[in-house]
Parts: sequence; C-alpha cells; structure tokens
Amino acid sequence: MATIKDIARVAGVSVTTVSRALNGYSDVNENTRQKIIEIAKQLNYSPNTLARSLVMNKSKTIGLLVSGLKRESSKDNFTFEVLAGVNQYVGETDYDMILFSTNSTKQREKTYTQLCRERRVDGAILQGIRIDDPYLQEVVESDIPCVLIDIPIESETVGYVTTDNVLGAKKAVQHLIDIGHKNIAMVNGYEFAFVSQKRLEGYRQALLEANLPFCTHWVVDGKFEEEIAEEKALKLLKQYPEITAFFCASDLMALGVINAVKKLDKSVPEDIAVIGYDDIFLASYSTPALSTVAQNIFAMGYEAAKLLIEMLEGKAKSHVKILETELKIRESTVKNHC
Amino acid sequence: MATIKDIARVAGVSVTTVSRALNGYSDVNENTRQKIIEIAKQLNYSPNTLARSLVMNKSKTIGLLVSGLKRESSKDNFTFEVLAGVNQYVGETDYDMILFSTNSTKQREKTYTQLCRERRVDGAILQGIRIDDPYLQEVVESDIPCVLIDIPIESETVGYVTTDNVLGAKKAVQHLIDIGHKNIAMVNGYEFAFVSQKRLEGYRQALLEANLPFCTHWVVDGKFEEEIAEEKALKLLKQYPEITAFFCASDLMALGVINAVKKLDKSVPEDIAVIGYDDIFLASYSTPALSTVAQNIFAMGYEAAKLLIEMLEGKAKSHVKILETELKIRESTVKNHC
DNA sequence: CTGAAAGCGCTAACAG
DNA sequence: CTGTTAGCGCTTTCAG
Repeated sequence: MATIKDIARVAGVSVTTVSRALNGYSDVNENTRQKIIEIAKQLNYSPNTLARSLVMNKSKTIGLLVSGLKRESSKDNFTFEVLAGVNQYVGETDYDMILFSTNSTKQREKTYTQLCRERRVDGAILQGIRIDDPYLQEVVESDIPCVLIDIPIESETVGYVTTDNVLGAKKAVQHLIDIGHKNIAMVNGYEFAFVSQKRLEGYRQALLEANLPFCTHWVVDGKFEEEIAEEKALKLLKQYPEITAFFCASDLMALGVINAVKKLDKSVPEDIAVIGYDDIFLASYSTPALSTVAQNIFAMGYEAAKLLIEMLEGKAKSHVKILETELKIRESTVKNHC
Repeated sequence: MATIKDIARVAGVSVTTVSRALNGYSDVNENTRQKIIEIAKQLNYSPNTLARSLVMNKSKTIGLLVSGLKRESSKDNFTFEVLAGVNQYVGETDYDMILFSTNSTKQREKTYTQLCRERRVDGAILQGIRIDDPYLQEVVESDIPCVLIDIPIESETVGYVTTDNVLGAKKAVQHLIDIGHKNIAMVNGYEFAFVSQKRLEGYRQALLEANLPFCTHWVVDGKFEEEIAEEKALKLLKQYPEITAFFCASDLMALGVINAVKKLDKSVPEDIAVIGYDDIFLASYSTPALSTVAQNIFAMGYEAAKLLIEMLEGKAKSHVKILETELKIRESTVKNHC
C-alpha cells in the first residue's frame, strides 16, 4: 500500500511537502501540489489514519456504547433508532463510529473505559446504561468526553440528551383524567432507570393536581418487559377491579397490559384504557392502536452525536439537550362512560 | 496517559521487556512480569491500539457496511438484526467493529474501499448493497477480505452468506398450491436484488413442477416497499380477478398486498391468500397473522462475522455459508374453497 | 516555498 | 531472560 514516502520519492520532493500538499496547506507551490495529487491518485494512495491518529493524538472516532443490541430487542427498536440517529450525524462529519456492545463477553473482561481508551476514541455516547451500573460512574469520572442518553449527569466532560419525562408522563395521565378516568394505575420500568423515576413523578403530579389520590399499591414495575407487565397488570386488575386505566412507562409493557385485559374478557378501551410511552413502530400497528407519548428517538441519537462532537471541537454552548415529546391519541384511550 | 515507556522507567527495565511481559510472552522472568503488571495497574495503563496496529499492520477491526441504517428502516429490522448478529460474534473475539453507513454524505465523497483502507480495517462485511452498485465491484476487486450478505460472489478474498432463496420461494409457492391455489401472483422486490432473482426462480419452478402456467404478467416489482406493493397488487387484482393467492418477496410487501385486498372489500385468507418472506417481527403481530418464509437474519450476521474472521485468521475451510429457511404457516394462508 | 529531523507508542529482529 | 536498535506512516517544529 502506497505511503507518502512513495509519493515523495516519485515526485522528487520530501515527505513533508507531500503531507502539506495533501492536507491542503497554503504554503506549497500550486504546481507541486498538483503534481503530488496526481501521483497520489496514480499510486492509489490512501492516508493511514492509524498513523495520523497516533501522531495527532486524536482518532476522529467516537465510541457508541449501547446495550440492547441483542436479538430479542428488535421488538422495541429503541437501540436501533438511536444508532441510526448517531450514524446520521456522524455521517455528516469526518468522524467515524465504533460500536461497543455492553452485553458482550468482551465487556465482562474490560470496562467501557478500557475499551474506549485502548481504541483511543475521542469521545463516547452511552445508551441503555442503568444508573446503578458501576461502570457508569467510571466512565463519567474518566477524562473521556461523553454524552449520556437519558441520564442527567453534567460536568466539564459529560453532557446528556433526554426528553422531559415528567412532562411526558404528566401529559399522558392528564389525558386519561380528561377523558374521565379517576382510578389510574401505572406500570413502570424499574427503579434504577432514570426515566422511570421521572415518569413516576409525572404520574404523581398529574394525579395530585387533579386532586386524585396517589396510591403506591397501584404502581408496579414491569421491567420494561411485555410479559412481566402483563402478569403484574393481571394481578392488579384482579385485586383492584375499580381500576379503569393504565399508564405504562413503555409501549411494549402497554401491549402486555392489553393482553392482560383481554385475558379477563374485558376490552380496551371500553372497559380499560391503556396508554404507553415511546411510540414504537408496533404501537400504531397493534389492535387497538396504542395511544402513547411519542419520543423522537432518532433525534436523540442525532442530537447526542451532535452534542458530543461539538464538545470535542470545543464549541458546545451547553452540555444538555432536552427534546420534546408528543402525545399521540389513538384507539386504546377513549372518552370514559362515566 | 501512561505508556510502556513510563512503565519501563518505573520498573527499571526496557520497553521491550514491558511489551513482552504485557503480551504474555514466555521468555520473561515471572517476577519481572508480576512487577510490570503491578506497575501497569498502578499507572492505569491502557495499551494504545493505534500504535500497535500501525506496527503490526493489522487493526483487529472489521468494517460493517450497511445500507438501510436510516430512520424509516426500523419497520423491517433486517439491518438491525444483521448488526446484532455481527456484534454478537465480534463481541466474542478481540476484534471491534466500525460502522460505515452507505447512505451517508461522506460515502458520496469516498468509496467504501477508501473508507476501509483509510481506517485500515482488516476486513469488511457488506449488507444491503445492490448488485448494480458500482462500488460493489470495487470492493470485491480490492484486496480487502470481505463477506457479502445475500450476494453470491466468491474469490480468494471474498465470501458470502445467504439463504437458499430458490428453495425458500419454492416452499412458499408449493404451500399455496397444496392448499388449493392455482392462480398465484408474485410481488417481487426489484430486478437488481439477487434475492429477487432467486425467489422469482423458485416461484417459477414451483409452478412448473405443478404444471401450472408461469405468466410474467402476474409478476410485479414492489421495490420492497409496502405502498408500492399495495398499489401494484390492487392493479393486478382488478385486471386479473382470477388471482386467488399472492407470494410476496418480503413481509412488508405482503402487508401492502393485504391492504390492497381489504380495499377491494375482500378478505385474507378467505378470498385471497397471501404469503410473505423474511418473518419480520410485525408478521406475527398483524391481523391476520402473516404466513411467511422465515430467515434467521441474526444468524446471517453472526455467520458473516464468523466467516470473515476465520478468513482473516486463515482458517476458513469454505467461503460460503448457506442458511436454512423455515416455512411459517399462520393465518394469511389457509385451505382454499375449491 | 521546501527539507531534515524528531517523535507519536508500540513490536520485532538481533545480539548479548 | 533482557536490552539495543530500527521502523510502522504520519505530522510538526525549525532551518534554510
């Protein structure tokens, strides 16, 4: 593979000149430059970014640490959409992206930080990390610039992008209240998810503002899984038949709840209204079509990449980006009989 | 950031010894090694893979060139599943993977080959490339080892993984014939997709073997898109009311065909049977649940990565891997009235 | 405008 | 078992 040395030899100039010519420096004779470019083309030259990165001490590479890059997670394409968003922005720059999966065997031996340091990534985006993940702390405390998705930590080198989860949840619950529901249960994700904490808070606020009681027994954790949500909802509905509506912290769980309702020979939305969160693709395809709080996940990925690269180039004004959510009312919630 | 030089200084040995100790060479005193490892830990040392790659002339990196890493493609999660499969295998090795999107602005300036050469990837996996893509030729002719997904090109440095598309299509059409259909139309993808050519062949074979006429007017291209398939099917059904069944080259298109049938106030499967291809997640969720030819796409990604890395390590016996497909009969095909 | 020389962090003969 | 030396391909002072 041709190197600048080869070009230099053929052109009869020094490697310095070749380097400068190819990198568009101004202090090189236009004729020399043209000749060098010509020769580079003939030799089918490709710069060796490894060598360049080594000497420049930056790799123009960002690491994307994702969880949920596994087989089962294609249902809820959260990870995929983040990835697509990141990829979109990165594709518009001269950075490339290297993918680290947080559920690989490799990762069990090396921490995220090690992975990033070894590959000398300039910065990283973290998605799907639980707030009790010991490595989260480590990455954040390292000197690697990073942007977190849905985890609000901010520092000199750390930024985040998220949506307003309190408000999103509030809008959903208010909608249920608006259409006449008074006994609203919630199926949350899990304790250690930041978004779960916030959505719970939104649920609580909406109830209180409507002078409805907030009862912890009506809040269960579905671990963001369809089956668990179904199970928990089933139990809840049997124990508290007065419940007429469910607010779920994810669409997948909402689908589970709908299954539970069906199993009790009741129907959605006539007997029980159900609203989800995320607006996954399936939401609009299921029967009944699922009302939900839509998050633009692609945009989260895009903005995360944008923020990170701005941080790397030292031109980020803020390290925080909060995106909007949108209430989508479909068939699974509808004006109540009462 | 600590280097082996730092370690050498502190340990009072040469960098060579440090390098050897850390890389597990046998010709180094166990005491020295322990001391060096200890110091490395204290200094929070991370090897610089850039430097290592530069000197070793291999990067332990594979490039994944995917198309369809865009927003809209989350419906059919083909790309995602390939990605997940590749990631799974790569995660079990000491390789990392760098993601190149073939629909980025960057790619419009640089060819895939350039991208790969600049980053010095050891090999590449290509997915979603059309066989008329000019760059396909280029990559294949370059000296970069690569594995293609669903494109049968084989050479010293090129391998591929695919499924038996002729057989898959044949099974689907035979199933339609088995349940009594005689007038079976096909909605294909597009001319320049290898899988489309093969599935068409399978369709043709199944018909001929059953002594049914093969009529080109009954084969239309839906470009793998739901809406286009719907449109084309609508036209076909109006023009040839004798058609009672559709074989579609993708599930998404099958969904489109079902829409078309509904628009004519007919129903699936009573009036028209529809079978798809892929077994996307949506297939089992739609109403009626879609019969289809299931491909294990995750496995294709996994096997592609496996094959590539075996090729890189010089221990691939074959450069070709053909995976099985499985006929999944659900609600959209059912014994015909005749 | 151009070149010589140094060095990024690491590995690999080769010699002891 | 260990050190010396050279060099991977590139950028960057510093002199001309």
